[in-house]
Amino acid sequence: MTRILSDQVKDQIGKTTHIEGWLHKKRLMGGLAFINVRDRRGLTQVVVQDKDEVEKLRGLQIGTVLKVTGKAVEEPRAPGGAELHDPELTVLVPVTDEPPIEIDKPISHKPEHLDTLFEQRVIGLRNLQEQKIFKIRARALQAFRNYLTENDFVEIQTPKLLGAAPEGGTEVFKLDYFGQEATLAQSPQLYKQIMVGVYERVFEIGSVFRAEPSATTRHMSESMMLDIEMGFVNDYDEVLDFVGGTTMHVLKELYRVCADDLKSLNAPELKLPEDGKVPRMTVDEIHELYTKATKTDTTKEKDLTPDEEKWICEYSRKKLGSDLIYVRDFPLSTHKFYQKKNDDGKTVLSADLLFRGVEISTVPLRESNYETLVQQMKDQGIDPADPGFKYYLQAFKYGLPQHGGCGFGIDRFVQKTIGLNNVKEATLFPRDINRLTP
RNA sequence: GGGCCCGUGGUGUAGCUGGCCUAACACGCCUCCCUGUCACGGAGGAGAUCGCCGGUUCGAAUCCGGUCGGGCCCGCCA
Repeated sequence: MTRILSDQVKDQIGKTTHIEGWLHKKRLMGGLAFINVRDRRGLTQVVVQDKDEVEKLRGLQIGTVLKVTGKAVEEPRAPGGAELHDPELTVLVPVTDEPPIEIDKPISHKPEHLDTLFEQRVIGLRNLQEQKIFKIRARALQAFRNYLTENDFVEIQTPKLLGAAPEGGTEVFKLDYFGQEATLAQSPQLYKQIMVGVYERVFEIGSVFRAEPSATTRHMSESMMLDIEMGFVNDYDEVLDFVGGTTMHVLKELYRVCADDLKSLNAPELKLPEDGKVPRMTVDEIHELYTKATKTDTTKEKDLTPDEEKWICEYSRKKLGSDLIYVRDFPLSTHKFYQKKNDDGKTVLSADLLFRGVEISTVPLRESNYETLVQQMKDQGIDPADPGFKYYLQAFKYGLPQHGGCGFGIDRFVQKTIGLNNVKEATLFPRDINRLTP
């Protein structure tokens, strides 16, 4: 007799069958007991009448691993319309310690409870609501992979252990590498550009490490990025169109495939532009609108303030019917050496993709001309001969077409898709300035 | 790094203008009762020196200082 899963009980009516899983809940009512057994598909209700069988559970806690052999019975009063009767219970792994938190009802995600949420993550993730979050995350990654692969992108993996950070680098984690200093990659930026010279179109899903001491609801020291890079693009807009189109495709897919889970997690209704094009506004336009609307002058800010990001997203949802909006044409003061400058000499050809209040992606066109790139490095105090850059530059010296792409924050994307308050809630085992375990 | 806030059984809270606190309530746990529960119900019980250190006071969960831990916002953010 092979093991069946919780959602198959209803297909076994009248037959004796067996399930295996974790004791999820017990309700003892004298001569009758109901227990719920959890497996990878969900819960099965088991009705136990035999006192000796009920007695087997004495002293055993939620989490006990059980095998239950019983008769599948159609029962409208049971969740799912079917349940197991006259069971024989076998305790596969007894659990006698009381769980540190209760998992049979939704776990609090209030900010003041997040520490408990993460401290008890090992057990808490068994909660059905928590499971939904990470199933949605898995679906999102699957949807990105499928879409990009269908569009002729090759998935790559680049090293996360890098040499010492060159001058001009930002905060990185340093570690000992057989006696020399190494750093953890805070972006696959240079490698994915190199790989454009090989496959034209590449993407990578992987961890990045940031050592900035940020303590906010949108930062972690380790996060999951989707990096996309595509060669032979005609212009900036082509890159924006592709990344915007990919994001909309994945969102639609998620809202279709995970409709029930998103609903039960109270995810916001999805609003995407009817013409299939993510709306675009310049940084200056947003500063002006925001300053006018809130009487707070931001026209001297180079980037959008966090409050502006929230504000323009609300504006976009209400006025433009879109949960996604591009903020484009950043001032030169934000320029990174590998980004292409606009011909007007005032802005950078880079846009931020905002989603429900936060930046989820930066989408620039790259500088692909070797001489210009070397000059831009020098302008920013970077030595092109540094080992950290010399190999990168080879890709340009030996032919790299005009290209662009994005770094796309998966954690934030999942967070905002579901409507969670903190990016860490969308991460299995978050890492931040105060947390390195579990 | 700056500002503001929080810290009470396993979990979530009340108490916190000092003494009725010998610390209360809900969930969970243990014992007993209960044959259709699904936040089951009922009776009883165990479990906290109130983050830690020091101070003020006749007296501190409560006031003060320090310290540790946590949260939120800002800054930072290839």
